Amino acid sequence: MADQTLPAQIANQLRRDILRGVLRPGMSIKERDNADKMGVSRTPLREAIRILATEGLIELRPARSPIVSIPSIKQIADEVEVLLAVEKLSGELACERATDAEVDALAEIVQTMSDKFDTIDAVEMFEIDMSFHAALAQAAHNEPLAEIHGTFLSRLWRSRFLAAIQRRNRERVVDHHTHIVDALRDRDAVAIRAAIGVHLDHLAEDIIDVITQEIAEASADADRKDDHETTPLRT
Amino acid sequence: MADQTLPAQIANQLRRDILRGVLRPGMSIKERDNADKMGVSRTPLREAIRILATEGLIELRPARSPIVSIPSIKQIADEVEVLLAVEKLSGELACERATDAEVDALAEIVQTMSDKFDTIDAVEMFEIDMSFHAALAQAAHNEPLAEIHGTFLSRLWRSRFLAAIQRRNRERVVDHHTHIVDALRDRDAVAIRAAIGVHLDHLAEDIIDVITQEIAEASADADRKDDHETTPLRT
DNA sequence: CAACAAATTTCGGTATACCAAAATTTTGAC
DNA sequence: GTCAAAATTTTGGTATACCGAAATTTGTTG
Repeated sequence: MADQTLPAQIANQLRRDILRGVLRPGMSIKERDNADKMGVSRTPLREAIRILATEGLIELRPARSPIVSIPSIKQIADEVEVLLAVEKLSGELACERATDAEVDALAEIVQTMSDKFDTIDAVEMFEIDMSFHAALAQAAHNEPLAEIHGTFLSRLWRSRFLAAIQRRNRERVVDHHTHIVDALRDRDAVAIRAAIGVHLDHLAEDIIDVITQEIAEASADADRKDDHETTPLRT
Repeated sequence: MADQTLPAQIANQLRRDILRGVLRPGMSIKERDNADKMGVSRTPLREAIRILATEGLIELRPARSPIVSIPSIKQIADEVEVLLAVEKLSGELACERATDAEVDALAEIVQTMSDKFDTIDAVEMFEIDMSFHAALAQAAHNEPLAEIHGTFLSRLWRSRFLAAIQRRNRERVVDHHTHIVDALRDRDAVAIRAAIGVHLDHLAEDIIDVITQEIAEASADADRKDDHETTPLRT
C-alpha cells in the first residue's frame, strides 16, 4: 500500500470514510482538522480532496469548506444512465477483444461470489462485485474507458452499497453476473448488452428506493450540526 | 474571465498553449519556471497541472516533471471510441429531453458555421464546432454526461484541430452537423446515432492520418531537447 | 579519450506562514 | 430581551521555506 503517493493514500482513507458513512453527506471536510487528524500537512490533504472532487464524492464550494456530496435522485439517475452506457460499451468491446484468460478470470470472480455468498458480509461481497466490473473494463482493452468506468463506479459506490445490503439475494448478485460472463464466452455483443442492461436497471430501481428513504430521513433531522459525529444538545 | 479560480485560469492558459502547440507533446512542464513566468506561486500552478492531468493533456510522472501527453494512435482511437459512445448517448437523450429552444440554439450554431465558413480561420471555426458539441451535451440534460463529454472533447481537441485544418471542407463541417440537428428535430434517436457515428468515424480516420504523420516527424528529431522551444546546439 | 564516481544542481513533494474572505461570537443600542 | 453591528475566530487560497530524490555536471582514473 506504501507504493501509492501520499495524496492518493489520504484520498483512499477519506473515500473509505465517505463510502462507509463515517463522513455523511453534507458534512464539511475542513483542511486543517483532517490534516492534523491524519498527521499530514494541508498540502497533500488538499490534493486528496481534489481527487475525491473529480470522483464526485466531494463537492467543492469556492472559498468555503468542501462538503461530502449529497447526490440528488436525478443526479444518481443520470450517473446510472452513464454507467449503463459505459458498461455496455465495455461489454461489447470485451466480446471482441477479451483474451480467454480474461474471460476465465471474470468467471473465477463470479465463482468466488457464489461460493462465499453465505459466509461473507455485505462489504466484502460488494468489493468482489467492484472487482468484477473493474475486470470487465480491463477486458475491453480501452484504458480511458476503464478510467471513466471506475469514476462512475466510485460515484455510485455508496448508493450501490446501501442498495446491496437491503436487497441481498443470491439470484441478483450471482445470476446476473453469470449471464454477463456467459454472453462474453459466446462473444455475443447483443446478449451482453442485454445482460448488463437488466443488471443495472434493477440496480437503478434499488438505488432510487434507498436514496428516497435516506433523503426522507435526512430532512427529518435537517438541522443537525453537520461537522460533528454526535448531535450536540442545545443549551 | 476573472470569476474563475486562479488555478482554473492558469489551467486555461496552459491548455491553450498545449492545444495551440506552443507546448508540444513530450515537453516537460516545470513548476518553478512556469509559475515565475505567469507571476504566480507554485501552489496554484501545481493545482492547474493536476486539472490538466485529469483532462489527459498532461501526464504526471511520480517525482519527475510532468510532460505534455504524447497520445499514441491506440490511445486516440480508444478516446474516439469513448467519445462516440458518449455523444451517441447524448444525442439519444437529447431527442427525448431537449427543449425546442435548445434545438433552435443548435440549429443557430450550424447556421453560424455555414455563414462564416469562408471568412473565419480554422481556430475560430473549431471553437464553434466545440460549442456545438457542448450544446448537444447540454440538451441531453444529464450533467455528469456533459462533464465526461467535455473531458474527451478536450483530450481530443488538439488532434481534432490538427485534423480539421488539413481536411477543411464545407460538406464535412456543415452537412454532418446539419444531419445531427435534423435528426434531433425529428426526435429520431436512431437517425441521430447514425449521424453522429458517421461524423466521428470520418473524424477518426482524419485524426489517425494526422497523428501518424506527426509521429513520423517526431521520431525524425527525437533527440531534441524537449524543454526548450529551440534546439540548442551541442558544444 | 572513455567511463565511472562524486559533488552539485534541479525539481517535485511536503510543511509552514500569511492573507483575505466567511462565519461566528460578542457587544451595544433600543 | 431582541436585533444589528462590530470585533474575533475560523477557514480556504496563496506564497514561501525546506527536504530528499533525480538528474546533471564535474572530476578522476584506467
